[in-house]
Amino acid sequence: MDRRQRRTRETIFKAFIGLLSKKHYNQITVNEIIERADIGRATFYAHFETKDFLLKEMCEELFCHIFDSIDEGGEKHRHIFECQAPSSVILHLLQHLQKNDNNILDLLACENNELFLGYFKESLSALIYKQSSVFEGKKPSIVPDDYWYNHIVTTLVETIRWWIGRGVKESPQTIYDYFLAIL
Amino acid sequence: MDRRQRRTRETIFKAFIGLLSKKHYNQITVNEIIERADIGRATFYAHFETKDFLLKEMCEELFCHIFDSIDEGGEKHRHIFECQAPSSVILHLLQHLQKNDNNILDLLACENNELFLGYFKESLSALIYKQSSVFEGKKPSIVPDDYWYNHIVTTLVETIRWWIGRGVKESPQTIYDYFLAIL
DNA sequence: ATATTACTGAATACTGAGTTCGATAACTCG
DNA sequence: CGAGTTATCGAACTCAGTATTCAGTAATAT
Repeated sequence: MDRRQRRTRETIFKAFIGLLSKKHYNQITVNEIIERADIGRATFYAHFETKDFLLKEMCEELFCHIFDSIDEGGEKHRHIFECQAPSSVILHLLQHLQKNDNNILDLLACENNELFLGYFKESLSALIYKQSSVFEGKKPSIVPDDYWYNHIVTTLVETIRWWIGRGVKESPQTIYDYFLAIL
Repeated sequence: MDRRQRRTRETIFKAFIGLLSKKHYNQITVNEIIERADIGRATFYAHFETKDFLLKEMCEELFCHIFDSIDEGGEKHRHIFECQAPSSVILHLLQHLQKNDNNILDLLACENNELFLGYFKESLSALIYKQSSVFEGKKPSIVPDDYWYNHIVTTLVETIRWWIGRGVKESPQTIYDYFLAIL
């Protein structure tokens, strides 16, 4: 890909993330984005069909970067497993979040946008599915499987939001312990 | 209040609810609302400053109708307690939801709007607070109070959403049992 | 060195929000 | 019932933001 294209794309993402951490998605205009990114109007639309697509593509890049490669022996970036390989992938995810790669924290922190959260939840869902064996023993016998499954994902998302919402003070291990404790 | 005002207000609410159950809040235009409600443009703005206020006021009416009066011996509508007074207020709420008063179900069902959910959660929060003693014994000792509290509210909201999302097939008692089981 | 491709920026059409106002109909209260 | 008030109507208007177009210019690849 052309270097200019990459640069512009990155610049737009950066400007967008910066704005997202300050105001609600709905209140961000394309004008603000292109002004902050300091690019021409036509350029923006050459990259992204609409503002919604911008968010979508950004989320995909962000989450793909963190979550992907969990599947079968991927080559490229298995980075989530490469580090000191803690027993739990979830714990590892928490450690990544704490480092605030790509300002994901800023995005998750504020009320901001259900859209972003939706993508996040989707990715987490896949992650939990892979880890389902960990929680098998905790499931109360009377509740249906999909209810239980949904509960785990929701609880993880809300746990992370709670953690971030009060400044990421606790260690990933502590948060992971909380998470396991209430399940 | 003038009968005309009441009628118009109701008509707007109905049109709005109808649209909300079909499309996302952000995608609903004032034009659609007034067309569906079959009222003049100026009339809409005579009632509601903006679309956001419409949502806000609608939620207030809806939830006030169900949740309010929990406080000290209110006079007017203590209806949530008047019926056959089940041991749990939450169970009672579930029974009310099942009846689908004012089409609340339609609103909670679809992905729709985090705004509506936000108001719902707020109201539930107050409800849970009043019932906190019920869950006291279940709290794992290591987790902080506010984390635990947040978890109960979130779980209740998500339980209701799960219930509605698959057609409100189970009885309120069953749902309440599920809810208690996973906590 | 040249052909290709991306960026610029200004002009433009379009959509939806919210306002204004005079005319008309519906309501309230004495 | 009648006078005065208030709600509604509908069309025209301003304003802001979206999305497109296009000719000119700069960066890039090979």
